[in-house]
Amino acid sequence: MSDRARHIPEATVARLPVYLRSLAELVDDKITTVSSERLAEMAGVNAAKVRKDLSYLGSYGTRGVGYDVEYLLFQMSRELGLTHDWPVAIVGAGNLGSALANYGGFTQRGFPVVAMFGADRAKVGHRVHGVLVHHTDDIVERAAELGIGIGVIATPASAAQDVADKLVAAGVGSVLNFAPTVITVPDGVSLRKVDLALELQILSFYQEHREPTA
Amino acid sequence: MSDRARHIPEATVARLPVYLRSLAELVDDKITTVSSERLAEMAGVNAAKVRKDLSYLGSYGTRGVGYDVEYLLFQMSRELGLTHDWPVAIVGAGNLGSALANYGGFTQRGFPVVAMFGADRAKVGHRVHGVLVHHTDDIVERAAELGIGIGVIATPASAAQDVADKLVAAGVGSVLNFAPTVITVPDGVSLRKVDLALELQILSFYQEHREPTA
DNA sequence: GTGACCATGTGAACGGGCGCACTAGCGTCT
DNA sequence: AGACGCTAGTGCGCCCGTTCACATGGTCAC
Repeated sequence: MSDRARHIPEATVARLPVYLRSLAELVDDKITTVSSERLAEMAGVNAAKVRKDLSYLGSYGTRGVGYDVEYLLFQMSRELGLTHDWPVAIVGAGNLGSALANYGGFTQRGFPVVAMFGADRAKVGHRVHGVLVHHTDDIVERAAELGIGIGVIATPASAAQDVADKLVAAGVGSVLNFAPTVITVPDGVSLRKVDLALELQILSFYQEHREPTA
Repeated sequence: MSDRARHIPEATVARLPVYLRSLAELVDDKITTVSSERLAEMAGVNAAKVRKDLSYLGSYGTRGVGYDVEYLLFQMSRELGLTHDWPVAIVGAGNLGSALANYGGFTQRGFPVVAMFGADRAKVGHRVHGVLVHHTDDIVERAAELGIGIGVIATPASAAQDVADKLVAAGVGSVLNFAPTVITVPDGVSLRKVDLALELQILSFYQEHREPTA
C-alpha cells in the first residue's frame, strides 16, 4: 500500500463521497474523461481543492488531459471501502428507524440493513421492510454474530448512550447517531451524527439575522 | 442591538443548538446555575470553547459563579430566533418526505410543517400526518402566500435543483436539502444539507482504514 | 469590611485547511 | 520534430477556528 497517502484530512474524506457521486453521474452520461474544473463545478467546490483532494489518493490524473472517470471512480471506491458491502444495523423501530429501514438508498449504496433492534416488545419478531426486529437487549449478541460493522441509532435521546455502549460492546466500529443528544464512544470507534432539528435551528439563526432586504 | 456581537462564526452557530439542548435538560433537572465546564461536558466540547462561544452572545455569565441557566436559555433562544415559530414546507411526498412530516420533532421544536408539495398527482389533495399535499407546480404561489421561511427538499436528486429554484422564487430564505445531490442557491439564501448515504460512506472510509487491532 | 476563592471573559499562540499561483508534464497540431 | 496549449500536481501565504493561560471581577465566609 502507498504510505505517503496515509492520513487524509477529515475535510477531504467528507468530500470524497461527493466526488464519487459526481463521477457516477459522468459514467451514466458516458463521459470518459473529466477535468478538475468540471468536477469542481459538479461537486460545488473549488478546482484547486479537487486537485489537492484527489492527490491524497495518488496521482491518478493525466496532465493536459484530466482524470479517467472510470479509473478514478474505481480508485475512490476502493479508498472509501465501497468495493464490498457493509452490513448495517438500525437500532430504534419507531418512526425514524422504520423510515430509515424503508429508505432504499442504504442498500442501494452498499449498506444493506441486516437487522433492526427495538425496545418495544410488540415489534420484536416482526419485520420492517423485510428486516427482522430483535430486542434491544440482544444487541451485543446478535450484532456480533451478524458481523455488523456500522450501527445506526434512531432511538429517543434518553436511550441513545446506552444503545451506543451496547453497539460498541458488540464490536461495532462505526456509529451514526440520529438521536438528538450528544453521545460518546471510545477511541477507535468512529462517530457521526445527524440531527434534523439542529439543522433547522441553525437555519433559523441565519433567517433571524438576515439583513432586512428592501 | 449590540453591535460587537455581529458576525458569530459559523462553527459557533452550529454549536449553539447543542448548548440550547443541554440547557433545556438542566432546566428539567431544576438546576439553576451551570459552569462552562459542566456545559462543555454535556455538549461534548472543550470548556474554553464554550466560554468563547457564549461570549459572542454577550456577557451573560457571572465570574466566580457560572451562567444562570434560564437566563442563558432565553438569550440563546432569542439569538437563534426560536422565540417564535418558523413555518416549514416539505417538498417531496415520498418515503423520506412523509417520514419527515411524521417526525414530530419539527413541530415540537418550533418548526411546524404547514405544507407539503409533491410531484405525484395521486397524492395531491391528500393529507400526510394532517398536512395537505399540494402539487410541486404550485410551490411559488402557495409557499409565498403561506409565508414559508424554510423549505425542506426531500425529493429525488434529479428534481432537487428545480425545487430549490422554485422555493427561492417563492421567497424562502433557508433551504434544508435531503436530496443526494449538490444544489446551489443565490447569495443571501441559507443552505444546509443532510445526506444519509454520504455519512455512511464517510464511516466506511474510517472503517476500512482502521488499524487492525490485535 | 476584607481576603480568599472561583469561574468568566479574552489576548495571544497555534494549527489546519483553503485557495492562489506557479511548475511539471502530456498530447496535439503544424 | 518542435512548439504550443492544456491540465494535473504542489509550495506558500492567508485566514478561520481552536486552545491555552491569564487577568478580571464577582461571591462568600469570617
